[in-house]
Amino acid sequence: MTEASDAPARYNFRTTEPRWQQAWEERATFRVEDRPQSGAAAKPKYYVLEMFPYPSGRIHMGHVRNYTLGDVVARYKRARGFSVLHPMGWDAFGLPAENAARERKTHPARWTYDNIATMRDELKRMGLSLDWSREFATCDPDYYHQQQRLFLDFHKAGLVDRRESAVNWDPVDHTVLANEQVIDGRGWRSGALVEKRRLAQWFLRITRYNDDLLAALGGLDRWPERVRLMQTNWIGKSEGARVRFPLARAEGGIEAVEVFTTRPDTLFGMSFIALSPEHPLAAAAAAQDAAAAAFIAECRRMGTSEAAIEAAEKQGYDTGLRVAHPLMPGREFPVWIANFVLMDYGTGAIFGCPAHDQRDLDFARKFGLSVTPVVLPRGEDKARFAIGTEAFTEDGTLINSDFLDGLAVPAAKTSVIARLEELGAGVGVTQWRLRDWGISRQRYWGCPIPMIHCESCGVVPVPEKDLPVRLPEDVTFERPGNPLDHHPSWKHVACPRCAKPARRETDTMDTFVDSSWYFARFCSPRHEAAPLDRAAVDHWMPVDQYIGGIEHAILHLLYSRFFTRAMRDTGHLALPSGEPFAGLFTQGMVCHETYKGADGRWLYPDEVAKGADGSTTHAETGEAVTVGRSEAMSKSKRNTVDPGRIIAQYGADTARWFMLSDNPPERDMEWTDAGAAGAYRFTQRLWRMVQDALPLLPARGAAAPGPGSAASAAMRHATHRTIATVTEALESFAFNVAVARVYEFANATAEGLAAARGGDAAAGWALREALESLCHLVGPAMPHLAEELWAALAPGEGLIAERAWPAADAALALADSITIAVQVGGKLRGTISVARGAEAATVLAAAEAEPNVQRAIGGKPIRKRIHVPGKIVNLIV
RNA sequence: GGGAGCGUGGUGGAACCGGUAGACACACUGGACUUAAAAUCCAAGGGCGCAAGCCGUGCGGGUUCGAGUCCCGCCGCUCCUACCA
Repeated sequence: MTEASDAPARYNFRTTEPRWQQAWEERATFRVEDRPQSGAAAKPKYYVLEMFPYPSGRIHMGHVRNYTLGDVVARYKRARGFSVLHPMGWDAFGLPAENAARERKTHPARWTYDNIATMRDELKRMGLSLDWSREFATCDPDYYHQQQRLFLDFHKAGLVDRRESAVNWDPVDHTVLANEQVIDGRGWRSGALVEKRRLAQWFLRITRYNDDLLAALGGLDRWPERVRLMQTNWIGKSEGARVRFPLARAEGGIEAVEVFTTRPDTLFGMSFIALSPEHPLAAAAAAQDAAAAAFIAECRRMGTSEAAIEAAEKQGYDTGLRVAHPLMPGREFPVWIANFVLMDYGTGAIFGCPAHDQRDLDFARKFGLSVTPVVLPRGEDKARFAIGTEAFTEDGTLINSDFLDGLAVPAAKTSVIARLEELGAGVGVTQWRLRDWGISRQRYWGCPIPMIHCESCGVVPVPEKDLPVRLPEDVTFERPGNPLDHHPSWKHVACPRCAKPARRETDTMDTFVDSSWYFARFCSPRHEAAPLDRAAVDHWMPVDQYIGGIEHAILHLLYSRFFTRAMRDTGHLALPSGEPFAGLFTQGMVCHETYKGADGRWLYPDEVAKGADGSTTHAETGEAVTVGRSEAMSKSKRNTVDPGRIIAQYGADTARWFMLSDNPPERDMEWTDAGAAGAYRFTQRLWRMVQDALPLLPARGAAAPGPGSAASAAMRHATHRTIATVTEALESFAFNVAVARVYEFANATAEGLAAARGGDAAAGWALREALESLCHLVGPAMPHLAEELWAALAPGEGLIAERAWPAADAALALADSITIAVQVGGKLRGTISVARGAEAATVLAAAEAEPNVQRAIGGKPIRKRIHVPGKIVNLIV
């Protein structure tokens, strides 16, 4: 045992963590240049980015997890010799600031920048390897100035459109919502039922990139499969035909109905036409028919209610109108109005072929409409084939279909489209689900759209010299609606073209615009001449590793993919792939148990006391508490844990270590206080181990003493094997596995320490190598502790954050002897230890000699010997 | 309805390309140290069995010398999405 020293017996993170944070800052360790460097500074680039936070007030555990994961990647890649860009900023426009303004009478800017200051402090306490010199907020005039420039460039390139359209109007927030922001008919923020209104709106023409946005998903091999799938579905490409059915008799001036179908091959199996209740022809019919009008009114009433959609009862009304069939002269079919036909997909009308579409079949059976099979399943007899309650939707052979008879479905599609085009009755088309992106928001706290409306000149862009269009500061939030519109003077300007009085656009941009290019701006955040500095953005983009929540799988990521294409096509960057994020990782949520008091109120974890007997009670009142399942931390369920408190109690390294240790990062994790306490004990253990080892270690860089010992060989083997396995785990995002390997290594190091204490000089030498390696291996996860230990082991040798990752010696990483499992008849009967690379005969002999194996063989003859070198022996008797 | 993911000890989870299932951690238990507690250290632990052994990765089959891993058929849970023609 070493003598009791004066050194403090415990690691003090409270003084240590700020000290190293200061050291990194003073040395600008994480600073990188905008433009590529030459000479010694020229390293390969690596851009790590986590989704930037909305400055809501305080950071939460989701942020801690997100930024810990990113920081591990950033620090690891830096150690691997990359020049790492790792910036941070604020997604700072948005409605909550206006709500706060209304509730607390603070200006949105004041509220936002105060929150940013608080959250910046909290993030800095986490010890993240960020280049803070690049920080910006999207509400900075410098940023939205550049965004207005981009908008005008997009406008010039024909990527911006203003048109009247039916919009989703949120009656609570008094704003328009994108389709993506309407969830189950309700506003994504307010939860209010969304109304349809017609308004002039600004659109970004994302649909121009339909094909590329879809096709390029195939090349994103470092994206999660399910995100690509979600985007594929969202873009929603379907190929088919538009077919025109002339009405037997015009109604309200309408002479024909056009439908979109993906199954033009089944046209000969037609039974009816179904119109959306919102279809113009439905309205025309209703004008003549009170019952039709009543049916439409009923659909509209049902339409919005979620329960009705869930019930999904198919309703229809026969208008009495008839259409002719372009391919079947003389035949006529009824025109129905049906509640399940959507006006905003395809043409708002369908043709029904019940035999080969389940929904059409349900409808036909309910209303007694004809069912004619036109596709015969393979191996079926035409005479006997009939449709019961199940439609046949697969490939087969066409029947009852004139010139299509005998063809398979794909060939029939091609053939029928050709015929329709010949007759002028239809045309082959590709239909997309994706719409243009409506970005107009009737809000104050967003980027002003730099346009001016003039009575005589129409819509005029704000000239470059007048940018930025700044938000006025003197606004009030008393009235509902848009404060920019209420402002007494802001919107009144002279027309840039004719100088007559004109009116500013008072809409601001959807905040998703702000986050669609921030990652590119980070490459040259202070560039003033243009939104992006080409030399910088072409060097750093794309983002090599993007990390964030799955909740942005569609909107943010799709909009960003559109923006990089639009920026490329307007000359702002090169980016041949068009893809902003080469690698994407979506982390799971942070969960916690939920607690309910006797009165049914949710309780914070702090309010709950757990007894030694497993009982759960209220910490103050002692009343019984019901423990609910673990769910994602949320304010409403009060199952939140404040990261600030955890960091104050245990330190940032502990919080970071626990975040990584418990489960795979893509899965939801459970935050437990016991787990955090366990991580804290480990930080103390590592520190203590180094303190205990210091007096036993040879000088740094000393040559290995003479012949090794068994203990030193074991120690060195553990060191090099751990370097190899931790490296591998970090490369594959298996951070929990990396943590487990470090724990194993710590256990092995404790044995090395015991040997060194026993006077084994070789073990002492190996122990130094082990501890120095350990500093590197835990560095990405526990950067402060790593620096502290490194400074103790190698005083005056700089920062671990600036040193290269250790290399594993492959020969040492392999063990000299290996344990082989011996099975008899496939059942494990014993293990033997053999030298690595031993001859098969030697191994088999040893296996058969093992006593337990002998007993299992029981003298029976061995029929077959299976030997997998280095793994297993299986003897069949 | 459609799609994706997941089912392994008390808990979170390991397990390369089919080769010793349960690494590592948390919790619990016993012991040491202490006046005591905390901290720390040591030890044991999938289930059944005194033991040899048997059974064990949601359930049922299959392939294989050998299956958590591959194939077929079910069950359960979670998330996403939805009258998309």
